[in-house]
Amino acid sequence: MPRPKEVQPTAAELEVLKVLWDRGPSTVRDVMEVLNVARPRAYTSVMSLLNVMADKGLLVREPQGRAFVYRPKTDRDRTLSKMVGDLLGRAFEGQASRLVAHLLDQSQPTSEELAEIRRLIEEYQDQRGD
Amino acid sequence: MPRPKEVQPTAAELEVLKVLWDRGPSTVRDVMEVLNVARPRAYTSVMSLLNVMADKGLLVREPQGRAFVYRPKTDRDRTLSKMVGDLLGRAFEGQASRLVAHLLDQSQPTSEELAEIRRLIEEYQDQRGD
DNA sequence: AGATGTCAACGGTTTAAACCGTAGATCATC
DNA sequence: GATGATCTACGGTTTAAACCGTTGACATCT
Repeated sequence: MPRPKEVQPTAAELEVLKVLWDRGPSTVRDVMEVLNVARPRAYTSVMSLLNVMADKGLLVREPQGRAFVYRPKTDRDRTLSKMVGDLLGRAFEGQASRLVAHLLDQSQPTSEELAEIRRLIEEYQDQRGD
Repeated sequence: MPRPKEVQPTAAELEVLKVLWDRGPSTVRDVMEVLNVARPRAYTSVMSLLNVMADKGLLVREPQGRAFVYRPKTDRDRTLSKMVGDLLGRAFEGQASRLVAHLLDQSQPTSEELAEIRRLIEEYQDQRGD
């Protein structure tokens, strides 16, 4: 069996998605210009990436004028949640608390971050009626 | 440029690491037997995987009797923290609270899980003198 | 000693990912 | 109508990942 198809967006794909989430529907050139701030790539490289992503169903491709515009099939929140869920399942057997333990250990959150995290948890708990 | 070397352990590699963390130093056959409960693989497939991981520095390989035993170079906690840190950086620009928001959304934790999460945060906060 | 089994070594296959160059169509402008 | 710019389409390269078969060394059992 060969290398398995990547379930989650790869690093390069995630960068593309971020651009499209931030900017809205964009052409190859639009995306290329943003990506090239971090690291230069050829126009055709970005085009290939976008087309592969469209083939996979990550993006929707539609003609506009004489170019194509690409937009994410799935919104940011849903995509990021899936990525977190994937890590949670693969590495932590679904136990959220274990993930949080490593998150605290790793990210060394500021007091403000910590307060925000606590707020989120309370919010979630309230809203759930817990 | 070709596909970049995976920084974090791949899905298959993580399964191997879990076996070794659970069982301690093991031979190819040991690992194969555990992995094959979930899904059958040939002996040589597992051997290749282990040797590639050893070449990458994920595992240490040492002779024992006439076989080799393999053990993880890095312990479970450090490895999982790095994986969380990687996702945090790649997808959330380092903001832990955003990751937590998606974790709650995705994992639908039980009351017990939630309580445990709160406990971890308090513990972290106390220990930090916050 | 001969048969059996286990293991490492080696080489090989297939597919996905990431990247790029060139050719040809199309459009605006001079 | 020629020039130049822009974009798609097509084909190709390189590397990593995941997997497997075969061979030969060596040990064990009979």
